[in-house]
Amino acid sequence: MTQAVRHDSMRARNLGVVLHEIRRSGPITRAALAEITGLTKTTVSKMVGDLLGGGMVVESGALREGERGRPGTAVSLSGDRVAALGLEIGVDHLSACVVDLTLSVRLRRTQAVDNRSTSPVETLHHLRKLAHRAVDEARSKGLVIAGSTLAVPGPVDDGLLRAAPNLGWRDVRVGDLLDFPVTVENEANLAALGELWFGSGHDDFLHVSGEANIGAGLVVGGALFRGARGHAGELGHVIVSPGGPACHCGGRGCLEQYAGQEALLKAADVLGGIPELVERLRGGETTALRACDRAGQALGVALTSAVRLTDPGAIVLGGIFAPLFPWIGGRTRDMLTARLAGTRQAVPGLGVSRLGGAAATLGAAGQVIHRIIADPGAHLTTTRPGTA
Amino acid sequence: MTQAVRHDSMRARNLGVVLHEIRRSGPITRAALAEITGLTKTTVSKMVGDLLGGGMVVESGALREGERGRPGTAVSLSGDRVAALGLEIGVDHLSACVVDLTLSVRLRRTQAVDNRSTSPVETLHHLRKLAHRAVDEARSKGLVIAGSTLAVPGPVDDGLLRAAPNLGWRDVRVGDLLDFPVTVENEANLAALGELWFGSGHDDFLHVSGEANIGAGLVVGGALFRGARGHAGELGHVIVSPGGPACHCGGRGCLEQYAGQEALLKAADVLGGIPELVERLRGGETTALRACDRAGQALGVALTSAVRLTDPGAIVLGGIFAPLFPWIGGRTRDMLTARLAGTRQAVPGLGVSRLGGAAATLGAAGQVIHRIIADPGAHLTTTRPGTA
DNA sequence: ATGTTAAGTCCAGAAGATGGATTAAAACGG
DNA sequence: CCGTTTTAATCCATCTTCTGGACTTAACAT
Repeated sequence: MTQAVRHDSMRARNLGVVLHEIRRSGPITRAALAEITGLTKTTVSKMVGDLLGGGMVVESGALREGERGRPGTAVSLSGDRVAALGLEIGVDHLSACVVDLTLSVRLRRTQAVDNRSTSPVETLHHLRKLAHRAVDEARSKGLVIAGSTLAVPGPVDDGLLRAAPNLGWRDVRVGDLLDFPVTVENEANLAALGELWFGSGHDDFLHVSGEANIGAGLVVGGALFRGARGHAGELGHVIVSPGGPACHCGGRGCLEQYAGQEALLKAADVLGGIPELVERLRGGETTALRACDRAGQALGVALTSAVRLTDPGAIVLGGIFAPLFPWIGGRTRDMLTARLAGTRQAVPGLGVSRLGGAAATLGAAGQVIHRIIADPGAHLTTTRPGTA
Repeated sequence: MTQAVRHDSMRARNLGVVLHEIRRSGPITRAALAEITGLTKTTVSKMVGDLLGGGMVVESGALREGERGRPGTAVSLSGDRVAALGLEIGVDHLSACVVDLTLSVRLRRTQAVDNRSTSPVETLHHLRKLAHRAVDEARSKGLVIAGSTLAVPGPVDDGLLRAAPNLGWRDVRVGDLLDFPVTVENEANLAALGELWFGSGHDDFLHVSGEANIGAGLVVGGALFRGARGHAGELGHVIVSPGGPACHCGGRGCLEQYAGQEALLKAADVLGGIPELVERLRGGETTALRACDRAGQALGVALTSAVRLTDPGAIVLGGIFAPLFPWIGGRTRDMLTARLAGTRQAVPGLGVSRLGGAAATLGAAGQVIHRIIADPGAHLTTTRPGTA
């Protein structure tokens, strides 16, 4: 429900509005901030003062544009103090990254671990060590880690990883196995948010994160759409052909049976991984090309349904679909264009994510930063209790 | 963007919070309101006073539950003053309804008009007369119409009806043809909202409004999901079978080709309308039964995809699917259950709307009421300018 | 030099929420 | 049956936060 605005929450909210605007509009003077937010110069000045004190923004010198009057001193986000830790448990790797308030990636560590063969306790032991190393290194750069988020390959309910079929995990309360507070979230969702904050700059798009299974994250107006129970975006089990091959989900003809990593490699008759498939595609091998054609068509059908239902502004392909795009994208785009042409609905652009495998980890760190920017007051009071 | 909270908007917002809570928690004392909203008793008292003055709530006598102390005087929404007008242009009818603040339907008028054969100007002339009669009648009951919304059978962009294929209309600025301010909105969306406010009481569901074309409205957390451009919910053109019959949208095998009104009647070999089809189904006619089987299966396939993508809490069938439910629902439910069984995703309940054809008109009026409750301050100042 | 313009700060004041004291109305208990 | 307890609602002084105009500062124009 909409919460009541108390006096202090009004301040917190406005502080967030100001900081958000500083982020959005780059170096900007207090006067311009006042104009944009609708607050008075007085109020903005006081808030900027607090943010300066908390090390969240810096004055970046006079800003003059040949105008007549006194030049304003611009303020912008500071990347020197506040930072966030993003973590990811993948099927065959662990990774961590540290991102500062300006969303600059300050450090990144990846470690190959085959998590299919290890228990949650063991995996999380490795992750803990990785995280500690990252935090120490960030600290040596003068950064303070304000929080962390962990990306996991499966649906999450309130901190509980419900099922990660590719890890063989079920109902693991992942956060409790670490010795620092962490938010746990679905990898597909975080990859979409990674694309939002570190990617092409769209505000409305459907991000397809084809890893071992095909997930999708829908971003509308800069916010993630989660559905009623948080399980939205299961693009992999959208039905492409109702009479198609049986799927482990109980259905038949799910997208995953045509364009999932496993199905694709099998159809292409490739025993290795995606890199080998790409190799063969480059070599023009017919079986491989035909498998990608089929996958591209199936993806087009599934995305057509997705567009009808969710009306995304654009479509961004990530995960395995990024390297395969040259051999898949054409079919997919043709399918979409043909099937959406007859209505007034605009055909969303189809593109590739440039983030590669880092999308989810970046999204995880970005989520922490995003929360701080939305409510800087909380961060100011928790980190500087004696300064009020 | 999140807007800055100025001093006056804080008051407006809290007034909305209080009124919302009065609506949600029925007759409730000021003390309980203070506890729930987190505001102080003083603040709540003052606000309730203003709302009483504006005729939006009434004191409904002492509320005593055998407790020890002084009994509180409960306040609840008043249905005696503020009301809203809901309008609808259908393919073969116009309708209007008046709903008061308590969401009680105070009056309803429907008029059969074949809008396929008339121009927008002509149709809206009829609608205007219908609306005026409704407003007059409401006024004679002491009600004040605070606003109106109009449901139209097609996608709307910012007041512009983009296309209504079943009316043969295109790019009509509907609101300008009436002599009172009106919000224009897609019929499928409003039907979903009608179901939300006047229906079964769910807060998360997908409402399927099968009229001439099949639309769907997704409600999540009590709010309508519109997608990036407001065209989400086109369930009728979700692909059921990629090689199926061609559809006017440019695709093949869209749901509408199996379960749309036209396709269904044709497959059942019925020349009349849905009532005749129901008649034949009751008589056990094989062609009709088989057509419904096929439609039910197709609907199940499309809904499976929709569930995967949007994770609705429940599914509510409205429009033509309500009367046909006994012959369609079983197949649809089987399909959903079978195809969702293998994952942890809960199977959403499948039910029928009890609102019949009135859903969209009710939703239209409800939207106005909902806005007033969210921001009663605006209404109080516009209707009682001298009382501040 | 002097005027003009705009940025940023200062300060009195208004709007609105807060918290404790007070009054009001019921139930309980001897 | 009357005092005690308990809770509701209001009153009032206070506090917080934003507001709006006055003031100071810094650059450019003439």
